[in-house]
Amino acid sequence: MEIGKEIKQTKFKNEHQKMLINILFTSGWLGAKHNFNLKPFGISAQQFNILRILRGQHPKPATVNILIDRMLDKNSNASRLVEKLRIKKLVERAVCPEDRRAVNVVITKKGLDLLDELDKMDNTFLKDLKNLSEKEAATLNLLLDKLRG
Amino acid sequence: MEIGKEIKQTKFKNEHQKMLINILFTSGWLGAKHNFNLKPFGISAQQFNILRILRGQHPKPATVNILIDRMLDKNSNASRLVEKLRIKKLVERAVCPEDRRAVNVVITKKGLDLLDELDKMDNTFLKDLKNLSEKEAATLNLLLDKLRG
DNA sequence: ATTGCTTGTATGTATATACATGTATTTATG
DNA sequence: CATAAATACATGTATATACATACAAGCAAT
Repeated sequence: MEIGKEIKQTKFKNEHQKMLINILFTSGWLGAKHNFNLKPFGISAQQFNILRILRGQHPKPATVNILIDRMLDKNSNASRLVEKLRIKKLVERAVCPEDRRAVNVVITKKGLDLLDELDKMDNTFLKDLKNLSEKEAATLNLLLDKLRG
Repeated sequence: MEIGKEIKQTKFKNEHQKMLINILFTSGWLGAKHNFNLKPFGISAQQFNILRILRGQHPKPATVNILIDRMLDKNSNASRLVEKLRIKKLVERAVCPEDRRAVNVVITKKGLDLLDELDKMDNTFLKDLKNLSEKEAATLNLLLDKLRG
């Protein structure tokens, strides 16, 4: 649905202003879907993000710094998120022996199993996005990349 | 910059998965810029959103319900946001005489003046998005609209 | 008018986020 | 080597958000 109808705003200054609102709105829309899907599994989108980064590294550990660097939302508090995940036994933490300021974080078996389950959900989630063809999705990706410069 | 490099994730299952991450990431990027611009004016993005809706209605009042309906982030707590704005004297509230459950919210002169100032800022903000041409922005808008179905 | 249902808004609470500051460790510099 | 600066992370605090619940006003049927 056209963004103007969606938020009942009839006129925009130009396509760029409309685009700004469109991206923010669409992201909120997607984010809500995302959180809804994750809810039954007891983790937030940011926690999910961290688990995926850790799986990408597995079995190598990642420091908190690496996590911040790769997270979608840089402003999230990686320390606290890791602690939440640790309480749920989805990750383990250990002071890095080479640099005792740093903390090595590793995903656990339980964490990997959770991601496996979520991968199945992910497929049904992505199916929701099939209003766009593979080609259109690729175009959208190019435009977003270009937008960010 | 390509989203993969941005978050150091080398492989994606397909363009749709990449797109999902790309939209969420780009939105976070834009949202941060947006908040940063609003910061000096002492209002949040959601509060700004409400003020703009009210300006669109001006001088007609909007009920809280209308605000929720038109807001970008439906989950925000419109009641509380309105109260924050009222404390700053940017809006006024009055129980609706026709339906005493409802609350009429109107933007004040001070609120309108603030928006005027922000409009100038907005131009410089939009300039940041000029990596895309008007035509590309229009394509992006079409794709996002189509994505949401 | 009474009852029960819906609607519009407010509030309580738990969690999340943003930002500043604190603390330990390492690295750099004289 | 001593000290200052930088780094990695943790924590305090204020604010924001999500969701459930509460509550008053209106509505509909009897």
